[in-house]
Amino acid sequence: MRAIADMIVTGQMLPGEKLDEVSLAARFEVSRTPVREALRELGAMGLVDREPNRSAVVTTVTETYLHSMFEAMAELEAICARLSAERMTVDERRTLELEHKASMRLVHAGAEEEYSVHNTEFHTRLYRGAHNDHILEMVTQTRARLAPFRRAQFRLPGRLAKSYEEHGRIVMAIMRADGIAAAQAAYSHVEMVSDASAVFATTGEPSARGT
Amino acid sequence: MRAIADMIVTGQMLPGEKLDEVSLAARFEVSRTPVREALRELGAMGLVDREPNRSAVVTTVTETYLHSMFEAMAELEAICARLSAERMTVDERRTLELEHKASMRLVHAGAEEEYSVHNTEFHTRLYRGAHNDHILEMVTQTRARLAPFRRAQFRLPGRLAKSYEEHGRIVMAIMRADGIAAAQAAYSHVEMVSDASAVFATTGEPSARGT
DNA sequence: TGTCCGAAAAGTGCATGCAATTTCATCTTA
DNA sequence: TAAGATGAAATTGCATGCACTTTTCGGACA
Repeated sequence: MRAIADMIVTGQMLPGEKLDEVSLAARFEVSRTPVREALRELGAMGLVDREPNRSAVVTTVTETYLHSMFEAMAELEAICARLSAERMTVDERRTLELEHKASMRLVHAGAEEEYSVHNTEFHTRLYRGAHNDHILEMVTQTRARLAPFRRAQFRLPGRLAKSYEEHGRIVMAIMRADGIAAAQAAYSHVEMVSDASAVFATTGEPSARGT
Repeated sequence: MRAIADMIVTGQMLPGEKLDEVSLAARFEVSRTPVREALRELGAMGLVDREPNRSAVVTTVTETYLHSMFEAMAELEAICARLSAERMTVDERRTLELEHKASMRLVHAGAEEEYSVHNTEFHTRLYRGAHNDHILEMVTQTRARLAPFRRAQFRLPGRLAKSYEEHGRIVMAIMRADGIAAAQAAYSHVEMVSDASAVFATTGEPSARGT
């Protein structure tokens, strides 16, 4: 299950590609049963589309739906940032700031991979800081579905430094418990990522990439 | 699958209750396989909790998690109201207002059931008016998970009129394209529903209700 | 009497087989 | 040549069986 999800999220499977049960079963050397169950789960998560008596296909994200996900992401991150500014404990605030400052090293070194890991942690800290488990779930799931479209964002020249600067704005707002400012900073940060990712979201029509 | 989901959403299955595959299979006169797959799906949707080699159980919603869902609901509805104020077409606005005014009749008649249907439609219109499919999905799913806790909200005396009045505030803000006001009105509306529902959310410890 | 241990019962995880549906290639016909 | 019909191959949906894990219940022992 995790393995199939990863194949989709990491982009090894392209949108529109068929996921037939026997091939997957052979691939992972299990029977069809666990594969079927995994596909059901992925269907419920929105990663694959399923229709009765039809093979599951990797969900084709239309341009407009992709846009709606990025917009939703921006709204959710804004909420998390606002609530974090209002609710984070002293410990959470301190850690957020420390980790942020520590990441400056990665920016100077141009360590894209490592910064990407740090970036994920940074955002996760924001989600947790909101102290709302349901929002945490929604934002996590949305993030997972956006992952394939955001993969190479830090390859764009100057993106690392820009990201760091935007994170800084969010951190500052949270430190002074300014929810409004934190929300605004987070919203525009995601907008930037959205724009940066749009460059890579030129996957064309899914049918053209089919098996 | 739908049948099992309904049993949970309509409250025939209480939180913490075990859903063992053989019983369910016998109940619906199918084999374990489709039951298993349905349970996986419900698990992904958050309606049941699953652990390896353990029976699925109806998700126990803790007090704090329930609160987090209502808070998330308020945030989501606020977003939808704001976006609706900004984006609804003339037609959508007109329909929203007309349907709202038509529902006054139900309030005066004290038609709880009918008003409940109207209420669902009203909110759905708001979700659609935001013109964002992903937010629509999230809010729909959250609403489904809250359904068991909101069932009897209109039984509280005076709740119908209050709901109508709050809807009116949202409609007015949307008609003048005032996103901020619409968001505020929607947020406090859901807060009211949350309070009203809290009365019914006294389901006690789940283990006490087990099979 | 209470606790610990072990065996039986119950339940889940997965493999396999068969029926039903879809898909695809080939042949027919206008 | 193109469109439609037809049958075989491929694929999904579901049932069943077996291995392994968890749970339960009875008895031994302190």
